[in-house]
Amino acid sequence: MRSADDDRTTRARIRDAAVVLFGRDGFDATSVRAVAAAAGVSPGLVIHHFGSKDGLRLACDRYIVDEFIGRKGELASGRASALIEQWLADVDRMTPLIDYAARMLTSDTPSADSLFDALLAGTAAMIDEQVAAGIIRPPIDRDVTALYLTLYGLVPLIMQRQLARGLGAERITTEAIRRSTLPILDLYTHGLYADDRFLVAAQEALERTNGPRSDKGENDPNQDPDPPRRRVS
Amino acid sequence: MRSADDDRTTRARIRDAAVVLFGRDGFDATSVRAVAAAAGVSPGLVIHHFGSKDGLRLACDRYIVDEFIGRKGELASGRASALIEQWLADVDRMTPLIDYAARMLTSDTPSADSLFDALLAGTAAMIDEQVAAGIIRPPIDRDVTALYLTLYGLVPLIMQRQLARGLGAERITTEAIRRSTLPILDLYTHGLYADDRFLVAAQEALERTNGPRSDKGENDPNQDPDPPRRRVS
DNA sequence: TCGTCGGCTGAACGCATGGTCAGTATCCTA
DNA sequence: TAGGATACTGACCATGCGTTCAGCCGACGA
Repeated sequence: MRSADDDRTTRARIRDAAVVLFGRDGFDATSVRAVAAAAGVSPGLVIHHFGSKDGLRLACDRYIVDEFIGRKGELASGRASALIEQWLADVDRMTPLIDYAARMLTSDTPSADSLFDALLAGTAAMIDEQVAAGIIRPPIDRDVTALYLTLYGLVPLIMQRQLARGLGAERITTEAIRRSTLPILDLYTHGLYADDRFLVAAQEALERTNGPRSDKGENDPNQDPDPPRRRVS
Repeated sequence: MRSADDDRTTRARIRDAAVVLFGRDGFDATSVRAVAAAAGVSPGLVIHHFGSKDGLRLACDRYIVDEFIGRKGELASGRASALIEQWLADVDRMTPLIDYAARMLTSDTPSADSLFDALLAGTAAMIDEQVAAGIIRPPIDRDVTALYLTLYGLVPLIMQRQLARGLGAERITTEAIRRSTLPILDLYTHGLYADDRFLVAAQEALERTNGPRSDKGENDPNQDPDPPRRRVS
């Protein structure tokens, strides 16, 4: 039902309702009729405005991408996990967008790819800045580091449920974030391991299977790049 | 179509076909008819064996959970990311299971919770062992650390597509893992930051909003249940 | 040689879905 | 004020879905 002071376009209201429902229940589980009802319009009008249910999805995708990397460009230029701050600052408005984005990012669509690429580029830029500023150690492989930092930063969005459960909360709250802050910063500051034995072992293992450039290719598909985990000698 | 030397139960063949299709296309996007066709049986038989499509899903969930934490208990007792090794060792067999598990873990079902809890328990146990062995530094908050390590370990499963894309591959390959090894081990060994300024700043910020017990306004529902932490230098 | 019982088939059913369309109301322009 | 475009409705359609069911088939105990 349209509230009196709702001055959004009908199109925008439909799109917003769709974002909420797609984000909450998923695309497949949400019918055009449900979106129409939530927006207070007839099912036919949804198709009239967006051509098809897929057209509606595309419009939602574009909207989300714009919201995340368009106006809020400054957000994407920081760490991906900086999203969290914005998130908590305006929960009611952000939650549907976050939920939608989380579903989107695990959905194998071009929209997902472009959103992820934008976030990745932001993370990479942030790394460069902070390396130049002496805040971050020069990484071994900048692109791979940026990739994993982006992925790790997105974990709280995509694995919201398990993260909240693990922190003993119903959903991600300020308190949950508080409790996460120090352990994560500790990991990012001192690492996890007590010494570099694994790192050195991996380095040697990689050089062993790689160094001679013996065209290791297919001959040895099972070579293990990881260091031996057991036996700390 | 059933191959001549396929000695699995019909029930098992249906379940295996379902795991493949559910994992590849998702539960909603997979019809009972498609599962039946893939298993070489009639749609009616699927219902006959599993009661309903949801019953089939449940059977698949149970099967996956068993495969991951039942027989392969030793696997779950290592780091969650140790799955990767198994994964690459037997790609054809593991891929459908991995895909299914990845969908499952992001699906808000009790099955997802129990699988995640098992993986989490395994990670926590691993941390305890390796801390006792002096391999891992004693964590600030063991449970939270275990939680994030588990989540981070699952990233390669859940974000398979973006990870592969970021590494310039079609899918996760041995080569992609190789390229990831050192940057990740470097993060886990030396951390990301050049010094502990962020960690200290966060520590102070947390103490500032927490220590004085200042009863900020609304009887403070957000008070921190965590014990005040030891200063990390 | 029966009888029956579980595995199995495939046509059929009821239903919800995405999409169409003829028609009405509302607005904008001239 | 006329007229054309646009917003919007709701009945309708075809399709594909999950599920049902009457009945077939081969195995097996009596």
